[in-house]
Amino acid sequence: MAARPTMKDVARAAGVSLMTVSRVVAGETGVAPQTAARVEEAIRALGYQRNDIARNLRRKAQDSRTIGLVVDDLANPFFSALARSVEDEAYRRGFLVLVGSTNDDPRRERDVVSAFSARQVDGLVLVPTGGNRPFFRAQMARGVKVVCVDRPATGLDVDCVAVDNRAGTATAVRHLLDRGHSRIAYLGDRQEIWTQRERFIGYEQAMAAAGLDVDPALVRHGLRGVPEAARAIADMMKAPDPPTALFSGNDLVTLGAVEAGATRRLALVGFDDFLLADKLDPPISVVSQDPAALGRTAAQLLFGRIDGDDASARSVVLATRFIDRGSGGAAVGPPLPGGLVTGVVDGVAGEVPA
Amino acid sequence: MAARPTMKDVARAAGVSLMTVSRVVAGETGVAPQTAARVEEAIRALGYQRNDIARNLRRKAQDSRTIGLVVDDLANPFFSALARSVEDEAYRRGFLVLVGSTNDDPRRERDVVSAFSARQVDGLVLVPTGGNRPFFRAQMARGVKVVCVDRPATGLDVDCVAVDNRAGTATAVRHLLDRGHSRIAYLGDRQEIWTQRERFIGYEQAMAAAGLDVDPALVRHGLRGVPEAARAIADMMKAPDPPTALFSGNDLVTLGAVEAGATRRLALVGFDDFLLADKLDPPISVVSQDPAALGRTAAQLLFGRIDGDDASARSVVLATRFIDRGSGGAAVGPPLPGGLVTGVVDGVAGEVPA
DNA sequence: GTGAAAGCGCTAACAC
DNA sequence: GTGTTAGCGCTTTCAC
Repeated sequence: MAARPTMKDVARAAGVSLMTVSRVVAGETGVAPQTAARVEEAIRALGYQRNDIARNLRRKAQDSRTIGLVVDDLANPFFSALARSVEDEAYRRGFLVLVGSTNDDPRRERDVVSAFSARQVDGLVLVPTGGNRPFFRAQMARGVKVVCVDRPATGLDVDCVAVDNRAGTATAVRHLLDRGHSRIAYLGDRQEIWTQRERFIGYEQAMAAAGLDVDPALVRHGLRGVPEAARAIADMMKAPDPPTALFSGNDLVTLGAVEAGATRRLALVGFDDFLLADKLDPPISVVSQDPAALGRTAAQLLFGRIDGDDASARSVVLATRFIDRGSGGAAVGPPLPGGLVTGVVDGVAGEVPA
Repeated sequence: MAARPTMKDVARAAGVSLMTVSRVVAGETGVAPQTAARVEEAIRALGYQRNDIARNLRRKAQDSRTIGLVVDDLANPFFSALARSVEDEAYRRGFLVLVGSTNDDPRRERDVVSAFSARQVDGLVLVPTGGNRPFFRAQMARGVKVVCVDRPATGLDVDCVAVDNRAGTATAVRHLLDRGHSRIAYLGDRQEIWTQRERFIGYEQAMAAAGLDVDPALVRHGLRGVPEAARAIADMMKAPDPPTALFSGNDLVTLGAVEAGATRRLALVGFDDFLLADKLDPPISVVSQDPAALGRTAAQLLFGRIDGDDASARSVVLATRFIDRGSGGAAVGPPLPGGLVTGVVDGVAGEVPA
C-alpha cells in the first residue's frame, strides 16, 4: 500500500538528477556506465516502474498506445474470438486494449466510447449498436481513429470490415429452394442491426429470384437469445400451414431451432458456424464467417490509420463459406465430417471503395 | 485530425480563467449560471472533452479508475463469460477494463501485467499462468490490488475465487464407479495448471477410495486443444486393454473425446459444461461451474480491496454441479432435457481463510 | 555526460 | 464567484 516511487525518489537514492534517471529508464545512450549502474541499482532497490501515463502526457508523439474495443457482448463466442484477434494484433505492436460491451444499447455504447476517448485512446475498433447516432464525429474530430467491424455505423464515413451477408444468405436459401422447399421461414434478431437487415434482404432476393412470395406468417424479427428464438420457432411449427424449411439469421436463433427440436422436422440452414454443429443429429448446415479474420483485419486497418494512413474510408468484404452438413435436406451422399467445405465461397474477399 | 482542445482553449473562447472551466466541467457548484452557460457554449463549439488522464495525474485520490483483466485466452468461452461479468461489475462502478490474454505463457503474462501496472491500474483480476513466479509482489507493493480467479497464483498471498475441483471431480469419478466401471481413464491439460492438478488428485482420491489402483496407461496430461485431445483418446482406445470409461479434465478435452467418437464407445464425464452438451448423442454428463459467477465474485472482491478493505487474503470457493445427462452409463430413466441438475452440489459455496 | 528550467493538461489550495 | 499559484510525474530543450 506504499505510494509508488517516482523518478525523483530514484534520483535522490542514486544521488543523480531526475533527468539522468529519465535517460536510463528510457534506455538512452550518453549516460556513463557507472552512473547508469547506480541508477539501475536504485530502481531495483525501490521497485521503481515508470508511470507511462505521466510519460505520455509530455511526450512529443501524443499517443497513448492504447486502443478501445467495443463489441455487442464479449461473452458471445463470435465477439470473443474477434476480440482475441484484435488483442493479439495490439500486443504485437505494444498497444493495450480497453474493452467494453454495449449490449446493443446505444446509451451504454455512448458511455463506453466517451470514457475511452477521455482516456485518450488512439483508436477504436467498434461493433456499432443498432440505433446508432453519429456522436462519433466529435471523437474523430479529436483525432480518434475508428474502424467498424461486423457492421457499419450509419451516417459515419469510416473504415468497415464485414462479410457479404446478402450473398451468404442467398446461397443458403437457394440451397433450400434447390431441395424443393418453397415454404421457407426466416427468423432473425432485431432489424435495427445491419447484419440482420442485410440477411433478410438476401432471403427476400433469393425467394424473389425463385418466383416465390414471402409469407409474412413465416417471418419473425427481433429474436434476442436462444429461449426467445426457441419459443418463436415452436409457435411457428404449431401454426396452420407451417414452413417446411427454415433460415436462421444468427447462431443464437439456430441454437433456438435446435432447442425447439425443429431440426428433426424441418430443413434448416443458419448464419454463423458454431462449435459441435457437425456433431448434432442432423448436422447443421451453415453460412460460416471467420470472426478472428474480421478482428485481425479491422485491427490492421486501425493501426494503419494510427500510423498516418489518411486515404478515404474503405470497406473490406471478407468471404463467407457455405458448409453443407445435411440439415438442409437430402444431401448428395452422406454428410461429410468436421468443418469441411462442401459448398461454394460467396462474397469474394476484396475491397471496395466506401 | 485537429489537436484535441484543452481547458485553456475553452477558457480563452469563453473569456474566463481555466479554473472556471475546470469547475464547470467537474460540475462543481459556485459558478454563476451565466458564466457556466458561456463555458458550456464554448465547450460545445470546440467539441471539448476533458482529458481524464491528465486529471487523474493531479487528483488527490490517485486512482485511475481502471482495472486490468488477465486471462488465459479471451477467445475461450469460459474466459469470455468470466470477462463479461468482470466488465459488467466495472461498468457499474464507472471503471474501465484493460484486457489481455496470456496463452498460458508466463512471459506474455509478465509483459501484460507490467504494462497494465505502468498504466496505473488500480487492480488486477488475474488467471495466473501455470509456471508462475511471484513478480507480482513488486506490483502489489506499488498498491495494485490483485485477485486471482479460476486458480491461485503459487507463492502469492492474495484473494482467490475458484471452485472445489477435487470434490467436483471425485463426484464425477464416483458416478462412473457406481456404474460398475473400474478401468477409468483420466485425460487433462498441463499439470502446471492448478485446476488440472486438483482434478487429477480428485480422480486419484476417488479411485483410491474405491480400492482401485490407477493404471498409468490410462492417464494423459498436457493435452492442449481439441485435436491433440482427440488423438490421445483415439490412441488410448486402440491400445490393448483399453478403458471402459473416461474422465476429461476440461471442456476442450471433452470436445476431443466427442470428436474421436469416444462417447459412443465409452462412458464419459467431463469437467466444465458447454453449449449443446445436452443435444449430443449421448448427451454428455458434466461437472459444471459458473464462469460468470467466478468473474463477478472476483470483481466484487477486487473492488472491495480498492475501496480499502485490507483484511487478510481470503479464498472463496464456489459450488460445482454434477449434471447427469446419461453419458456416464446406464442412467436411471431417460436422460433429462436441458441443463437440469440431477445430481448433487459439491463444494458448498462459502468462504475459508486463506 | 549531466543538469536546470519549462511545461504537457489538469486539480488543490488559497487568495481576493 | 473567480482567479492565481503550485505541482502531479514525466519529457523536452538547452545550457554547461
